[in-house]
Amino acid sequence: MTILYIDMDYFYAACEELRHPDYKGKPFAVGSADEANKLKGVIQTSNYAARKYGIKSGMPAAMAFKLYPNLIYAKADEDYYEGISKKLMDILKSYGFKMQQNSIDEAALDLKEMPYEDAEKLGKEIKERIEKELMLPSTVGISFGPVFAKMACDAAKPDGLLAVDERNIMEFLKGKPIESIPGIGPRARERLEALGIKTIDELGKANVQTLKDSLGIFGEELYLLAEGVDRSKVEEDTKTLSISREKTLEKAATSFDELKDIINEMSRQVSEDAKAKGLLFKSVGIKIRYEDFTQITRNAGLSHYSSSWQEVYEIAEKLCNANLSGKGISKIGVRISSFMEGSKQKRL
DNA sequence: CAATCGCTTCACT
DNA sequence: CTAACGAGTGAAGCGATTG
Repeated sequence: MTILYIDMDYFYAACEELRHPDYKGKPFAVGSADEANKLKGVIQTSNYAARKYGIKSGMPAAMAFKLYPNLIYAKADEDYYEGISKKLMDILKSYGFKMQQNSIDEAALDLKEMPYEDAEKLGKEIKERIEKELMLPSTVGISFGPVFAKMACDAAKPDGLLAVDERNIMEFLKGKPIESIPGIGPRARERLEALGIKTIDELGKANVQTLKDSLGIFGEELYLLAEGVDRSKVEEDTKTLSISREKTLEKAATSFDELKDIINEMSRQVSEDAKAKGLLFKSVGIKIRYEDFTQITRNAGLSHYSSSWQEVYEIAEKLCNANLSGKGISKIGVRISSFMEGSKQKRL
């Protein structure tokens, strides 16, 4: 099995550089909050000029501005990136291989038994096409499994191409920190460190049962990866499981009245997204974060599949009203799920 | 007892 | 180097419920 993994370099920031060429080369970051509240949000992506100063994804924007006060900032414009993503995916699909899109800017192609030499040639070709047609940089990883292909891709960033085959996988994994394995975030890392595991080599020497006890089935998967075994597969039709919108409020709310405009808007947005994807939903939920940062989610199933935003709004209202404790609400979210494929509808 | 539901946790960007 | 910080989106995991 030969898997080609492609991931765009600093995607959101690169998209912004397309329409703001003057940002290029200067420290620049895309964040979650709008310009006026930029210090309250987090950094979603930064360009490499900003990374030199230690500014990276997930970092609080306030920290980023401390590191580099003249940082150029823009709020994430998901619709714009989505449009570029669609063109990217069309390019990738055009080769006719089984493909799994993993995020707005990442996908894996199953090249079956293609020899690595040919895969590398194809990878270069794809990179060049993206560069030419979208004017964006990307990185390609090639390996015998999707996880290793992604890791090769990560290691080759930016603007790189790296192939790792069965013969050099152990060498490739050696000494790498555990969080370089996709799916290991702060929590899993903490748990592994509690077992004295910091690197992939150490993971490979660990006791499988201990890993299972700490991380469940994922623990076993990790052990195999550390041994150079990648059992994952490219799955073409990954279905949407939920669509949501959430927003941190300017000032905490204590009554539904203060929430109704934003819930109205989010109800329209999620049902519009569902419509665009040709999905009918059978479940509506809300998320509330109170001022003390505790968070709850509440869900209500419908008796039928729906596409109506009014229905989303009505149920969200009910769920909200049932959860107005005295505490102020600092974030509110709306979500729909339990989808069924309906008729696809285009909207203008 | 498996499928589904509701909710929380986690990993990204 | 790590932790703290703290927005938005979506999937995974898990215990409870139900047919």
